[in-house]
Amino acid sequence: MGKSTCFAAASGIKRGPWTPEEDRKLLAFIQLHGHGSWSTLPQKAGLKRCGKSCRLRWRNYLRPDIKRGNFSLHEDQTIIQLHALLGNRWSAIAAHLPKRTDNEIKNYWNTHLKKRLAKIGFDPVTHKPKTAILGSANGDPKRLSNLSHIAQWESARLQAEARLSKESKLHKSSAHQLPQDPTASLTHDHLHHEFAPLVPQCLDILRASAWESLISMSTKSLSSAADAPTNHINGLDHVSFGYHHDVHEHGINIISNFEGPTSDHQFSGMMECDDSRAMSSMTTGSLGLNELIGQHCGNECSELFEALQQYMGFEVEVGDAWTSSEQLL
DNA sequence: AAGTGCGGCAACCGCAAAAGG
DNA sequence: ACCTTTTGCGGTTGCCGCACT
Repeated sequence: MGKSTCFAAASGIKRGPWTPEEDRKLLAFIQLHGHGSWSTLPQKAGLKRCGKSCRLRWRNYLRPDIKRGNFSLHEDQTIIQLHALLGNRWSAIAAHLPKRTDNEIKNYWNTHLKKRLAKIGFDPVTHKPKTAILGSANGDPKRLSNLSHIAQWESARLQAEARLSKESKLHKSSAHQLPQDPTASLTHDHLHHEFAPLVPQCLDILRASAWESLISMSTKSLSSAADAPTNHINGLDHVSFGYHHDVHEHGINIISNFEGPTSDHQFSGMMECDDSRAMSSMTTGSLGLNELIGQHCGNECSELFEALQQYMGFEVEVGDAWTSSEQLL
């Protein structure tokens, strides 16, 4: 467009709020003929508006598949999480919130969520705690522990970004080699691409990455505890901790394996999380994960798990030591 | 009751990328 | 390859309604 062909020039072109009559005309025309070329639509539809204005009105207001009204808690969390990952890429964020427009999300962020984050001490741009908080840690173990959680989260976020970028490149290069066989094209990736707005792929990546960091940290804690000569973790001379995660359309399955010197310390866990956020469970062989971590690592790992889960919006039902995480906001 | 300030949101603006000739 | 047109996007503006004085 370069210089605006519609807002700048044009005498006789109406601007400002749309009247119900104009809405009716635009809606009727599009329902009958589709929008076609926006630049010629106003004339055909009998509107004294520019095409750009018509397009905007349709996209942000008249489209039948638009949900209006209050944002749910889950939508709030999704926006915050995606904003941490994507920044002000409103259209990309909107792609993960069915029936919400980028404009609506942008407005909602600027008028509500940004303020809420600021209120609880987070910089809404970086999603990091305000410098005042950082500066005041001063060796306080509790605060330093919180900072460690934050750093861990940031690491997870950066990993997710890198992975997202990598996946995107792979996706582009593989798009050139799509099979010609129409049935063969119905792969998971293809579906992901084809129905992107319905499948919050980057959330999966985000979550997977966070869990990856989480598991990795707990492994380190276990190992460091095991290495410390005066602090054998309840007599464990050897521990190993492995996991496998499987990202799918509805969330992520995590299967973890912890191996101690005896079979008593073996367990496997499975966790499923979906985007309706609530479902989460873990089963173990002989020990609950929370018991295991709590028993051998102290509270620090539990805090890490809890902090991450709060941030990710998961709800946990893993026994007594962990209570259901309240939502961030 | 009138004036003022503020928040929320629809609409505008201008730039960049994509598409078309 | 280049130019023009169209579309998409994100930042910003300005109107409207509500709360407060």
